[in-house]
Amino acid sequence: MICQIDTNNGIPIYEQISRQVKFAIANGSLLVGEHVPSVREMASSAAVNVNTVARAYRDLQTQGVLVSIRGTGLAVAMDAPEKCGRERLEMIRERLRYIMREAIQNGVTSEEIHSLVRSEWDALTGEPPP
Amino acid sequence: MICQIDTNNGIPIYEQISRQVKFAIANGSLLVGEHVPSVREMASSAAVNVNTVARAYRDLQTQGVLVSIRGTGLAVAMDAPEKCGRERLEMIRERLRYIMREAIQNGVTSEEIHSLVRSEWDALTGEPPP
DNA sequence: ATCACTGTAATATCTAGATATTACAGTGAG
DNA sequence: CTCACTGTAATATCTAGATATTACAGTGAT
Repeated sequence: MICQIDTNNGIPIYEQISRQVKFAIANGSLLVGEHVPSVREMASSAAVNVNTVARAYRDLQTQGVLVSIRGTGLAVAMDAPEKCGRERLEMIRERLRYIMREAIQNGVTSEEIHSLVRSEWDALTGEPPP
Repeated sequence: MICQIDTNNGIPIYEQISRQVKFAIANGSLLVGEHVPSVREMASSAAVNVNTVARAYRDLQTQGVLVSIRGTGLAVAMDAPEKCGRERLEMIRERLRYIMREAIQNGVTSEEIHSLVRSEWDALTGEPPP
């Protein structure tokens, strides 16, 4: 579990961490009951302050994604995978909608959008989409 | 020329203003030689401080999008529309790529992405895409 | 010349986010 | 018990972004 942090994209670091933990859970990279990296370990590997990680973990506890096991750390909650999976899809959908709204307002056509999606997918996967 | 400002999305206000001016130029809402709203007018209509607008306008001058006409204000530069048009498409492409990269990393399939694009387009335009 | 408008700039103040540092209580292994 | 690890928290400090306020020089119309 290693977090990729981008300090220049305007998204708070604690939120990037929180999001990536959720994605890892939705992913199956983190299983139910499994311990998340300790605040110090995560802070070190992400080149970030301990308090910042603590803030992200505190948020994740509030949201019921992580549960505290006193003295040993934080573990993935029972219903976290389902919750994170839903949230992940919703987030992607929301951002897609945001971009497309902006595109439409600026006269980009349906054809252009689909062409962009196709070409970007192609570039990223190396395989043409069906 | 009215700017829609979202103070909670992490993007600096001066950047939102700068971007929306560029989009308006790419759009044809602002024509070459036309004056952009004065800093005070824009600040008032967007419920934002004068300095913030000034910062955006200063950036736009640096990028060659606006030119200063002393004593009267700022006007759209000759080559601004072409420049802004290219930039707009590039921005949409970049953000689309970013989202899709994240989606791919999380096991979202090509089919799901295209389905999302289709349904969101449909929801936004009220018309099914070709 | 006067007046109302331009952009620009300096100042001080506020906030959120992040950092560095230190400290403390709970836990499990030895 | 001791030690090394957990999370948590308080403190002070730094930064970017934004604000409020004031000021100044250039311009055009009257």
